[in-house]
Amino acid sequence: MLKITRKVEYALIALRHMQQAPEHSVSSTTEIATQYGIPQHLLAKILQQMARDNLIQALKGPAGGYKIKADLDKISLKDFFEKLEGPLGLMDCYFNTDCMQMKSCNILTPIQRINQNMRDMFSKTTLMEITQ
Amino acid sequence: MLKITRKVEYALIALRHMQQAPEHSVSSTTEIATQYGIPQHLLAKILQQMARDNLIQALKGPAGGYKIKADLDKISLKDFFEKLEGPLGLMDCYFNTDCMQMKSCNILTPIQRINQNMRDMFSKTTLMEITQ
DNA sequence: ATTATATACGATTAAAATAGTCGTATATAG
DNA sequence: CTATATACGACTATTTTAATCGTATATAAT
Repeated sequence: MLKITRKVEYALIALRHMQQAPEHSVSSTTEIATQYGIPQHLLAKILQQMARDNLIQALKGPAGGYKIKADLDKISLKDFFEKLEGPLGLMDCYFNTDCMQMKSCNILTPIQRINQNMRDMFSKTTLMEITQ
Repeated sequence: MLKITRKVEYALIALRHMQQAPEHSVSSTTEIATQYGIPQHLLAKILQQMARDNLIQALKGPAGGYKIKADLDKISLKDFFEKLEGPLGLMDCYFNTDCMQMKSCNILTPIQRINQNMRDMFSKTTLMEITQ
């Protein structure tokens, strides 16, 4: 429990790779996948999603690839996680109210407090701190 | 991702239930399971594990059940999570070194830092803060 | 002693979440 | 035109988590 997914992991690896590549150069899916041993098609899907989210910019065609588009200093880990994986919470009831045990649950309030702590923690770290 | 398991959730609910029960009284699995809508056999296994971990004390036989044994003020959420679910880390490589990508991984150091932040956060909260 | 009720625990199955694959379409540099 | 790269939905596999089942053991009450 309390793990990040490989999707997020691969996304971070790719971001850091691009961040450290020469200015204005592009990195292709194949290049990143082979260098870090990531399944190529899986990485492709992740990069496509990041492009849709405007984190990176795609360049099609031969010698194409991706480069960083967003200002990584302005994006928190929390926002990044939520872009890729949806709402961030220790339990579903943080954002989904259809839990049958909602009214009988005796730990709702304390858990929400811990949950807020976690969200705050990931809000304080920027993507740049991971990739630079 | 970054969710706690139902196991931990049920354990917390049960702990809080016992914590708020009258002094010296015991709470049975059935009592807790029915009150909060938790599958009884599943809760039983969880309570048994907590008994083995000396968090609670078991009393067999009719009118038996469990009551709190440990000092909840002295147990951090991190320790509690690790008792129930094993090592706490955002990625397996925090405690398991057999990742094939270990040497090529470019985010190991930054992730370890975030990971430490998370562990620190859960170290600062005690079980008592959840159950009281 | 017997019975009813409760914990103990390993084995198994079910469900859900995550990870990975495949096929096909589209864009574009050379 | 062709080779190479992204785009994207559908599908399958794997892993993790959740839940169930069967049987054994302890003990209070009768």
